[in-house]
Amino acid sequence: MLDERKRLVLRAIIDSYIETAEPVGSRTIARKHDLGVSPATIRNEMADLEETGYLQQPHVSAGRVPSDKGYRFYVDALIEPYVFPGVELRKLHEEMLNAQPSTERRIHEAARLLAFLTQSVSLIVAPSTDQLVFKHLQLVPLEDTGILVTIVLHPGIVKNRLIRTKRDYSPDQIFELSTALNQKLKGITYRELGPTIFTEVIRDYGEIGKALVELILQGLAEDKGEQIYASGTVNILNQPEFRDVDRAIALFEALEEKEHLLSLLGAAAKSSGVQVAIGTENVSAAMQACSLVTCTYYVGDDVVGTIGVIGPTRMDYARVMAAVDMVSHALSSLLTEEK
Amino acid sequence: MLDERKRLVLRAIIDSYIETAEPVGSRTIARKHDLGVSPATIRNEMADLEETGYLQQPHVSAGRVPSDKGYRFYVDALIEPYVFPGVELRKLHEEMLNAQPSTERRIHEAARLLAFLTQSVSLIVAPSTDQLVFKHLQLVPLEDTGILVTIVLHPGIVKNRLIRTKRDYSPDQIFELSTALNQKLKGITYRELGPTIFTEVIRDYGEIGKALVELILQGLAEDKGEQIYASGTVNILNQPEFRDVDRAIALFEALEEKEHLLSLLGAAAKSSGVQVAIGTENVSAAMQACSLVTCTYYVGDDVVGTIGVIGPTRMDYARVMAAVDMVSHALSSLLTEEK
DNA sequence: TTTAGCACTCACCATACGGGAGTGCTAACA
DNA sequence: TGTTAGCACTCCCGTATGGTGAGTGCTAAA
Repeated sequence: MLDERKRLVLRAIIDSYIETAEPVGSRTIARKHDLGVSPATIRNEMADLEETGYLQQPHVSAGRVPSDKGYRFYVDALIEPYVFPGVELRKLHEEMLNAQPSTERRIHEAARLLAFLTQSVSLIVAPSTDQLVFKHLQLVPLEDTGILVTIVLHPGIVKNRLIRTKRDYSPDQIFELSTALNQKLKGITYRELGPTIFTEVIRDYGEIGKALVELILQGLAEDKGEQIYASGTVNILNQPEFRDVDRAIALFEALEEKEHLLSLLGAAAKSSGVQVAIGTENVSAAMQACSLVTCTYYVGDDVVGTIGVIGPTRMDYARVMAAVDMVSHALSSLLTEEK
Repeated sequence: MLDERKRLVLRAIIDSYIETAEPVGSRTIARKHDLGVSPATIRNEMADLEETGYLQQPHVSAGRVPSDKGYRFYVDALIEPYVFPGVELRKLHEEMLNAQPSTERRIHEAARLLAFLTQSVSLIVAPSTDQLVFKHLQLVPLEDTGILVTIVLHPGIVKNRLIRTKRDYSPDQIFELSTALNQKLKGITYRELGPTIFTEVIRDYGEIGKALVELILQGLAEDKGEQIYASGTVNILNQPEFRDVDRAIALFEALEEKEHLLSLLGAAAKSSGVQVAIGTENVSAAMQACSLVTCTYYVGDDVVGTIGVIGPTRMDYARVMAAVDMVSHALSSLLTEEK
């Protein structure tokens, strides 16, 4: 394990590198942080740290740069908790609440806030429909052959689907079915609604019920998948590591691959608290130079989604972790309060 | 006016510059396009074209580059209609229809297709709620004090709003009001619904009606504004004129200013057909090096929105204009068919 | 174990220089 | 009068060159 002074040196180097994005030399450390030793001593420590894999040297006459292993140690053992000056949980909470009239928009707003706080790219996995609790289902017959299916899910999420039927149903039939379905579904999640529930409905409403229920199920299935949004993608270009346009393009393209991002964030969903994946800990090729900080959010006690931030491995971990933590808490309390 | 040969030279230069993004010299023109004259003659023509403002010279020993005036003449008088190989209106139409289950998503899909066809940034102004015709309004009482307002507008656009009331209304009251409001609103646009319509409702339903109607109106007002989406913004970075990251950032930021974009596209909405605004014809500072190609789209005979493409002034106008035209037609027919 | 001293490395910057693409001008030619 | 060949001139750009400075590793002394 690293002794006290090595830790101090490592932390000083990483702090400095995070701030300046320039390789850090022994002189700089000796000058800025008052360790009470000469540059030569620090050089020796740095050589040791390099040998044990915590630091790297871009070329022989440059300073040192943290390795992924170095960042890992920094995050696990050296980092000091960060407190955002003047930003409170309550404020965030209110900002989301006021800015936007619907739950979905508020989730987007959370992503926007997170991107703003971190000046990085934020990601947010929206609650996947199939683990939320039905609050209401309503079928509305329209004038033509259309039927509007409206579903309200627990934290105030509303989904609509226009479906077309070939057969002509009377408004009364539809309303009756609507009430029956609503009774069946209320209080359970999409995932729980097995075929048994519907066989009951079909038994009671015959062919008509069956045909409609099938259409509804089909409609629901189409957008029950998880959805992921990115916000603040432009911020990438302000990072010195992405001044090279080709690199930036590669990352932008990786961010378009929604499924891939989902699996990245999905990995984090299993653990609780703020998770950090550093550099090559991510499998994705375009993200080897990036780190990902994630945290799950809740409705009540149920995990319903994940938020995260992507930035260069040289990100301000303390700040980003604090931001992710805050926003996930604010979002959770917002969603939980929502009736 | 320009004589025939000057036109040929100008067109050759612009075509070449659009393709290569390099200043065009007299030799290149003489070699590629067989004008039957020597480079020296072309040089004379080029000098004339520069003097009359159609061309510019980055520096004395470079070739010529088109000026905004040159592009304008090119677009108005020289351009040849472009036909996309293997892309048909029908195909686009179907692609939008199949890809997405809701009208709003299909409009997004139109933007995506346009960005893909042009490899540029596409913009789309979604139909503003207040000029669309109400098809249905439904109030649904939820278990708690909430009421779900669902509105279906003519081309299949569905809006929801959860509102909370302090008073307790019985489900019957709400349904009754729902039916009454629906009767009043059906077939008219938001813009047309003056206070008179609601005074009738208020007269018939008293205080309860009044309070609810006010809440509904307020809810509607909040998202009646026009919305604008950009798609394919990453494509900017592939343009040689935006290899410079700072320029790219400036443009990205301009693209975030929704109101500003709206006013830009709004200007086009007054004329019919494909409109082109070249370089400094746009007032916006960050877009002086860009051109904007726009076209309105319809529901039936009513203009409901605008689509457009933003790219460097050195864009392939023929191709972009063709794409904008095609997509706007496909979108119009899609929305018009939608019952 | 720490530190001063020193030779060495190498990215970075400024300068210089030659090649090449392109121009404008002039004079001859149809 | 319009066209063209020839030519001198301009200026960007890529490459080579050398100096500077930041930073290192090693050695020897404290």
